[in-house]
This record gives sequence, C-alpha cells and structure tokens, in this order.
Amino acid sequence: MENKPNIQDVAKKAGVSIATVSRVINNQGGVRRVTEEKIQRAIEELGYIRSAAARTMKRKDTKTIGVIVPDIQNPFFPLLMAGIEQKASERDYFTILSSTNESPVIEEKIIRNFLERGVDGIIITTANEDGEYLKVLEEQGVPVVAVDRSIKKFDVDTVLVDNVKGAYQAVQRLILQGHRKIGIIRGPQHTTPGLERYIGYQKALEDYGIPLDESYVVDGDFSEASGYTATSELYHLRDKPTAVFSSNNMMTIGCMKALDALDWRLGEEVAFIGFDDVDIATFLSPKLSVVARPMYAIGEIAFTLLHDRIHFKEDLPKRKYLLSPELITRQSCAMTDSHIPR
Amino acid sequence: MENKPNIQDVAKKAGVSIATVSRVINNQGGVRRVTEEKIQRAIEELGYIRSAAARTMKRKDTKTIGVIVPDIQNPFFPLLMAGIEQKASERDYFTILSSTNESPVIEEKIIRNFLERGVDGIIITTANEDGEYLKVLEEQGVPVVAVDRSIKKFDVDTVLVDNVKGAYQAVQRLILQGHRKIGIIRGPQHTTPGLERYIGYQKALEDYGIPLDESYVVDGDFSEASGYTATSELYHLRDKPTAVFSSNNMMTIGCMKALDALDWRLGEEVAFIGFDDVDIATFLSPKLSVVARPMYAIGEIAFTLLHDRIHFKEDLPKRKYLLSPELITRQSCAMTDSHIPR
DNA sequence: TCTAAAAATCTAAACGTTTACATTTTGGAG
DNA sequence: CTCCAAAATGTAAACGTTTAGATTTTTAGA
Repeated sequence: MENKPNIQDVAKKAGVSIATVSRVINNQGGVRRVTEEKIQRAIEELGYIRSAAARTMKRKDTKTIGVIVPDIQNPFFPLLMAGIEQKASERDYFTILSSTNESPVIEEKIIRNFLERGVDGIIITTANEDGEYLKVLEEQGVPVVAVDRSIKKFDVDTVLVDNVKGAYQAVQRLILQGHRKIGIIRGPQHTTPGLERYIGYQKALEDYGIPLDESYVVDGDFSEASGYTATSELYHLRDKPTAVFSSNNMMTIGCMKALDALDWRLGEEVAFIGFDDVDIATFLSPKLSVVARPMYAIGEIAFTLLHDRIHFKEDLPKRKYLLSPELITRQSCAMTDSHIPR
Repeated sequence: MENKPNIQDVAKKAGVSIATVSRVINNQGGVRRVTEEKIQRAIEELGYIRSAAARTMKRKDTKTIGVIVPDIQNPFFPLLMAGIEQKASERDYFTILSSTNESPVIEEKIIRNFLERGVDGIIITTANEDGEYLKVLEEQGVPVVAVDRSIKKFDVDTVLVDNVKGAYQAVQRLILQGHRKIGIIRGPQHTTPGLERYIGYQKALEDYGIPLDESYVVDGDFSEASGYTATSELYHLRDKPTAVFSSNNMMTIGCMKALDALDWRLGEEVAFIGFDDVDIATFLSPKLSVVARPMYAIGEIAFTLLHDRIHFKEDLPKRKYLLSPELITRQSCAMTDSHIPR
C-alpha cells in the first residue's frame, strides 16, 4: 500500500474489472447500482485519484486551455481572465495562465510548454505581433484565439477592441471642448493598439481641420515609467499642449504622477483623457475621463470562439470580432473656464 | 503522416532506437555528435513535440506547481504570483494558477484538479482556513505552502505577514497624532487577517489607555462594497470617529468612494490609514497612509519553501515565516490643525 | 422452466514515454 | 591485427488509463 492506488487497486478491492471502474469514474452509465456503490466505496477507502496524465494519453484531449498574457500585473488581464474562466468553467474546461512579461522569448517557451502539455486550445495576447513562430500552433493543430492584439503572419479567430474608434472619440471630445493643442502619448507603433490609437488621434485632428504638430506626439512603451517621461516632455515644450491623450492605462498612471510632480494642474491647465479605465479614475479630482474596454466580455467571447473551434475544427472561416470601447466622460476633459483656449 | 509524430517516428526517421532519441530529448549525454545531429534533424523535420502526459506517467513528476488564490482581481495576488514565478522559472518549474473567488467549493474542485494533474506542490491562500478538506493533499503526499492565511487543521509551511503588528503600528500612529475616536472596518473574524488586524487595533488602544468603543467597530467582508457601507455607518454615528482604520485594500477603495459621496473630508474631518497598499494611495489628496505588505517577497519565499519541501520531503520541520509589513506614512493620517482633537 | 434479447461486465490492446539491462560499436594498447 | 574496456546504442518492460469487442448475467415473455 506504499504507492498511490491506481484503477487496478480499486478494481481489485471492489471485486470488478478495471473497465467497470473506468465506466464509473467517467460516469458513462451502464453499471448496476450495487456495483457502482461497491466501487465508490473502494475509491473512497483507497483515496484513489485518477491520473490525468494516463487519461490524456489515451484520450488525446486535456479539457484544458492555455491563456498567455503579456503582463499579469496590468489589471486589464485579470479581468480578461475572469471572463474567460467564467465561460470555461461552465463547459468544464480548466484554464492555465502564463505571463510573458512582453518577452517573445518567454512567449515561445510558454507555447512550447503548453504544446507539450497538450492544451486543447490557446487564447493569447501576443508579445510579438509578427507571429512567425506561432505557426507551430497551426502545424500542431491547436486552435488559437488572438485577443487585443492581432497576429500578422497567422490568420486566427480574433477579438479586438476598436482602437481607432476609441481614440477618435476621445480626441474628438477634447476638440469639441475647444482644444486645438492636443498631445498624445503613443504606445509602440509596432503593436496594433499602439498604432491604431494613434491613427484614431490623427483622424480626429484631420476631420476637424487641425494640423498635426509632430512635437505633440511623444512615444511611450505602455509602461508607467514611459508615461511619466512622456508627460514631462510635453510639459517642457515651449508651447505646451492644453490637452493630453494617453494611449493606455499604465501610461495614464505615470502621466498622473508626472502631472502631480510638475504641478501641471489637471483640469485647470491641462485637460486629459486616457485609453483604458483605471482604478484611480474616480479618485482624482477632477475625475478622469477614459475610454473603457469591455475586457470581461472580451474574455467571454474569446473562450466561446475557442470552444467552437475546438469542436468544429474542420471548416469554420476565421472570425474577427471588433468590440466598441466606451467613452466615459468625467470632468478631466473639461477645463476651468478661464483656461479654455480661445 | 496523419497523426502527430511520436518518439517512434523520430527514431525511425533518424535510424536509431527510441532509447537514443529519449536520451537526446532529455539531453543526458552519452550520444555521439553525429547521431545527435541526425536525431535533431528528424525532430525538426517531423515537428516532433514530446508528450508531457506520457513523460509524467513514467517519471511521476510534472515540474509544475499549482497556485490557488481567492481573487485574481485583487492586485495583491498578481504581485504574489510574480514573486512565485520569478523563483519558479529560475528552477525550471512551471506555474499554473487558479482563482477560487473565495469559494471553498470551487477551491475543493481546483485542488482535485491539481491532484489529478499531478502537480508537484501547491501554494495556497485558502478560502477556508478551517482546512479540513485540505488533508487530502497530505494523504496524497503533495507538499503545500500556505500564504497570507494559515490553515487550522493542517500543519504546513507558512508565510504570513505580521498582521497584528501592522494594524498596531497604524492605529498607534493615529493615536500619536492625537486621535482617540478611532473607527475600524474589520474583515471577517473567521479569517486570520481579519481577526489579527482587529487584535492589533485592540492592542494599540489598550496600550495607550483608550477604552474600546464597540460602536466604532464595524464589520466588512474585505470587499469594496462592504468598505463603502461600513464607512457610511461610521459617518452616521452621533459621535463620529475622527480617524478610520480599514483592514484591507478593497475596503479602503470602497471607503474612499464613500468619503467622497458623503463629503466626509479626508485629512480635514477624518484621518485615515488602510491595511495594504493601493494604487490610488498617492493620487488622493491628501495622499493615503497605508500598511504595505511585501507581496513579491512573500511569493519568492513561498516558492523557495515549496521547492525545499519537494526535494526533501522526509524530515524538515514545518517552517513559519512572519514578515513585517511596513507603515508608509503619508498625509492622510495627519489632520488640518483646526480639526485635531483636543 | 426455457429462451432470446438486453444489460452488465470483462479481456486485452493500445497510448508515448523512460530506463534498467543487454548488446554492439569504437578506439587504442599491445 | 587482436583484444578489451569504455562508449554508444538497442530491447523490452513498465506507467495508468480508455475502449472496442467478447463474454457473462439478468430480465421478462412464453
């Protein structure tokens, strides 16, 4: 009785064959009440737990999906996770999560690992939109759903947020408020969100006949630190912008810290809207206006797409979802009367 | 070539036996350069990926640890995770994460699942400190490290934060600032953190000869909503407290929202210190004083303990770590002169 | 009581690794 | 050129399931 009990031990103890035990474990029916009870008792007494490894070996599936995110500390992703898990648990799928820290190298390792483990599918916000190395997933026949960032060299089901629209709305709002000198803290231009949000910004300016001023465009890398630096850059321009649009939540945080440090007064000297909702939004005064993404819903949709794909690999064309973000207008985009330009 | 290639296919293609292939895969050495190259080429060409399931079946280990947290949306836990993963990846361990949503029922399911998957160990912040059902882990010989919350009926390695001390320091600070009417928003008293932080509060009052006033003690459940309600309760007391101590981060958030809604002015009419650091702390004015827990470090220690335990199951007495939290004093515990009591 | 169909149960063959142990190959000393 | 130890490689037996297909038992109608 040294080693862990296996199905054999249970069968022996219950005086039946392993096939019958298996049937009970997977409750497939076709077992008499009394037999089943005998078996349950044996399982109980032995403390038997079926080995997922052995099962996977025969069955070829794992009822597990892998989720890969670039930064688990960005609150955006726990929310996404929650949406995924909600749907997954409804269907008895189990979720395993790994974070790449935005490193393609780590991402590749994780994918390798997921593959070895035989996940049934993967939901990913990739750290490398090029996606060349993701093709291994296709080769191995593992369904993939891309979330938040699309993958260039690899056509998969995708759930994105309409970044262009979100940024457009934000900047439009600032313009309607009377601003013409609007700064943008961009994300990396090789990422979809970074690029598209910039496009939204450009479009809004264009539609309202405001010429693009390069000096108002500063680059960040979606990190808090870069938001801080970028804000400082804008502040030190001879001709400061009167409004700032930040391209994601972490940079917004850095931005707020910078405003405070520079004593550049939010809502008085400078208006602000950020992409992504942030916890601090309603705690600042004035409260922050933001473009909110429906992350939970995105997670739910992503899982649903993946699930379909797992069960009907065959045909299904690739599907692309584009969810609209919501502009939540609070006070930070207005300005104290005396400061409103013109 | 329909199905996924296995070690057999590789062996055949390279013209060697599976034993040799296995040796290469696990680079155990003792294979000639040329043979190895042949095999690598075959692996490459076939797109072979070794099955973790089959391997686990023989080896009995998975190089995987399971992490169970009660609420992945509480930023506290991603930070913990980051600490764990840091150390884990150094040792080539893989981490799988699940969230219980504070539900013991879900927790039990997750444990079951982890067990079936054969995780080598588990790090858990349990949703049920009673822990009766955690004994199955002991039976199955799976090492466990408890983090942040201890487990009553199950003696395991534990990493805790000194809650009593943290709460004591916070309340002490308020007292030294001149406050005598100090409210506390408690966490659930059946949880270690909830109880201990209350004890710290009591102790501080006692040491400074301030009688405990029951009406200043209100209960929350560590959720944002409960923090909001509790704050409102304190506000509506005939004799309001002049200072409030909140027992965790989420309740602190609710608390801040309530202060705002009630127009109960932080730092002017009421002083405040919260247990746990929160993002918003430095964005509020006045900035929030908090008791910060070294979550990242806790994660690192937890993994290290677990790793030891995995490799030296035998003897090792159970170890208990108690880390000191840090009181970060900002302006919210002071008060505008005119309002300081006495 | 007998019989045939239906229900329950069993047998045995995978699944893809790892690993003791057996066998073959290699390369250098004599 | 032989021989031998050392190095390289191969053989075969697990590991713990699931599941066709075979076999036994049960059930119920005659």
